[in-house]
Amino acid sequence: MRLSEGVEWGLHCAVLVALLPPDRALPAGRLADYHGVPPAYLAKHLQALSRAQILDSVPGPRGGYRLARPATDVTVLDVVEAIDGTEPAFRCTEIRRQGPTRLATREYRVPCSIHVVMASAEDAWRAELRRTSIADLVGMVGASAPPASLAKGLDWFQEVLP
Amino acid sequence: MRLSEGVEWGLHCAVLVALLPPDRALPAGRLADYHGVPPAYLAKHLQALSRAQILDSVPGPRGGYRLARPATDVTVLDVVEAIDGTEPAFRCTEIRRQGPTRLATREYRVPCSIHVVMASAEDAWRAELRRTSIADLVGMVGASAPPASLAKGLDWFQEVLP
DNA sequence: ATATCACGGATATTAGATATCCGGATTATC
DNA sequence: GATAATCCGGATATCTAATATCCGTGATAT
Ligand code: FES
Ligand code: FES
Repeated sequence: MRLSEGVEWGLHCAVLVALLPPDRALPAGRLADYHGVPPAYLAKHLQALSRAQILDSVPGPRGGYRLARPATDVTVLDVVEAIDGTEPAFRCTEIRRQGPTRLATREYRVPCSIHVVMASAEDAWRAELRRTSIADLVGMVGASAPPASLAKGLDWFQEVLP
Repeated sequence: MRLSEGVEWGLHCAVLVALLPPDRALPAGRLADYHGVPPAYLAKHLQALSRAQILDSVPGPRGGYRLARPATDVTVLDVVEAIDGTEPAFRCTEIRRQGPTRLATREYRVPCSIHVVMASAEDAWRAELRRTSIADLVGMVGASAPPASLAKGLDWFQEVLP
């Protein structure tokens, strides 16, 4: 069971754009530079975040991406689902209805308890991801990077923002 | 993010062998018949369950698979991890160390908070799966199949057990 | 007018999941 | 002891999803 590699990228990008000066945007190319990932592929994930209304996209010079909402209103789950999708990890194929002991369809109103357990585990996973917002991540001591790196990051904004 | 299809198979097989008469075993071929899945591929998953000491394998005539431990001691998580592996779904590539603001390695003693959040969500998922045992699944009303199907299942044992 | 940027479709590449087959080892039964 | 049933693991084939790139189009600040 693996999440898309883009989830790590998307979360780090969300934290970075949350630190932007007000009303500025960061182009996809700069975000790729900053994180050392393939620009064309990162662009795809950023478009997904834009479609999910997590990021705002601004075309043209001085354009790029910025947060579409206050960082307090964007949860980690929002970002994960925007990139990885909302399909459940456990795929129930109703295997219980196969084979020699199969019954009529109406007998299967009660959901399979295996299915129920797997679904509740995924609910717990999602609940945990919903507990943390991008703002929380930015506010954490050390956040996604040591304080010294954050300082460097702010310097870097001066360099790359036209 | 998807779990192997074999997880559903493995859990249903575990429930079925938990219902076997004492000291009997069910061959892989019968388990495949019962669930309507490809025999050769199910066999692979059963071997994984055997390696994980969740099932006992008995070679020869009247052989097959049975639970290696009391059903109360086998959790859903045990089965899931035996089949799907224990690799975390979220793969942190330490992306924070890339790019223009990279610092010396010693600066990264504090773990990335994004990584921490993702890991705790997976812990919550595992904790939920650990709460339910195969015995619990068997004992649930309806279990993985309606009661009428369980009755048919017991009849079916008479047919297929030599 | 021009340069910068997002967007989405088409496409290539790679890795992993799914699936099958077979030869060798084990053991109950006759 | 011969036979048949069964598990085991390796080799291999196939299919699907993830990863990755490219390019034409449209928007917009300067
Ligand atoms: S039938 Fe799908 S999990 Fe039981
Ligand atoms: S560096 Fe991997 S999640 Fe932050």
